[in-house]
Amino acid sequence: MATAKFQALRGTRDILSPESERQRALVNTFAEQCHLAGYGHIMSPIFEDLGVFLRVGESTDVVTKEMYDFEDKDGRRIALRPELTASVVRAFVQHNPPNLPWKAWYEGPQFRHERPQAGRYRQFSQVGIEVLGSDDPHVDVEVIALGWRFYESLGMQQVTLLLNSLGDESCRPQYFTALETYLRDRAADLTEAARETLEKNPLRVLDSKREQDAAVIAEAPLMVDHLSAETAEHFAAVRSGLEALGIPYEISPKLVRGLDYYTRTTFEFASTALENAQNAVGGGGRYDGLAESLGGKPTPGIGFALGVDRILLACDAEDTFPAPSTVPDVFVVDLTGGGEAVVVTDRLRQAGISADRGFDGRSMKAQMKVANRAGSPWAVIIGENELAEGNVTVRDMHGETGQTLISSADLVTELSSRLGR
RNA sequence: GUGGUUGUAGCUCAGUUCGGUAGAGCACCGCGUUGUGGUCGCGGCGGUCGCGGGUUCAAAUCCCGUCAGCCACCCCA
Repeated sequence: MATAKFQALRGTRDILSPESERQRALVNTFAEQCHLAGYGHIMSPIFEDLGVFLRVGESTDVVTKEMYDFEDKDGRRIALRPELTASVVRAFVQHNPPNLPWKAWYEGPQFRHERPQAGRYRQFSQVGIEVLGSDDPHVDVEVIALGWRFYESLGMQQVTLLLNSLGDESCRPQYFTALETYLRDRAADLTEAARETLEKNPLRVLDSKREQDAAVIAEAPLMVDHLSAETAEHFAAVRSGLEALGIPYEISPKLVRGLDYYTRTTFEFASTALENAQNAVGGGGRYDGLAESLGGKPTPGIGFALGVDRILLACDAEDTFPAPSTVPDVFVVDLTGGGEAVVVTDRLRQAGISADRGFDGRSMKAQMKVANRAGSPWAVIIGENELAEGNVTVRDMHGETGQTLISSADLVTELSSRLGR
């Protein structure tokens, strides 16, 4: 191995063609669906004041352990965004848009200092949407449905929608007390790790995958059994909306999610095609208090984020959504030194016909090999004879048509018709 | 952050047990007569064995460290 002096840092990677084209196609598909549903595109900064993310939750790993934060040259505390909801809500509060609900979609890289493994990177990419200014359960349904339909449009079939309600101020405090009391009573039966979690956020104890904690968790009181009348009604409306759309879901009473700002509706999309532990391909929920905590007016909000890298892994596992073709329409073989191909490829590209060519004055045989490898259906051959007569040879690389000599002036029209355009 | 596992040509891997200065397939390049790819045949390029240090007359093979991938936990997309 030619010893490379540098390599991409741990948890980061170069995404080369055609995988990069595939990722772009995924984002385009998502953008199209958002556009159809009336969402506008938001591009927010990749770094923000650290405080924006501290509001996300003092007890979360994302904030306490995993943040890429630093002091800039002006002495300000800066963080590379570990998620986008906080950024989008910050932008909402800052610009105070007049027409509510305000609906936005986004895509881009995010950063978390975690130990990487398949489907988990330190720089990863998400697409997502946020809706601010309405707590209508129909908004919840629209948001969840948009995610669900997106997976469908990629051809994914092995996705499970997990649904839960985390309640709100009207019922959550009472539930928290009940849960905490229960867990403290049973603390002796919990692992030490779980007891530590209990001190920080009792709710998250429910999320433990440790076998020793399973018995205690199985009997724990559940939020869904403690919802206030109003919250229960909201949750029921969300469910019936999903049923009206024929979107299957599973009530998952122990679905907690990692960010403290969630209230009421929470959900997660899990791929059953992924065998590793990182099977969550998307998640989201309501965050009715977040805008206020970032200095805005009390404004309800809901959104989701879908993991681009994990979705593509799941697509691999389901053998769907392949990378788009990068095959040029035409490959130009120039035997006269290469200068004529400069002119011909330029003409073709201006006419909207994708064209690649051989370089370095290689032999015809070598250029034909490259043309074959490129996979182009048509080759244009320019030899001394053609050049002298103002002609080019068009060769069928796949079919039985063989090759024909045409006037160079007719090349664009000839190829357009052969390509069916 | 914790524990485990792996790291040899562009790619997939053999060689590591019992130390003696590197192999295969694919890919790539060239040739198989005059300007023609895909099949086939022949030839060729390519690795200081992740990196650094140690033990040894001698290390891809043993020891230590480090970097990176993978797996589980943690957490999450």
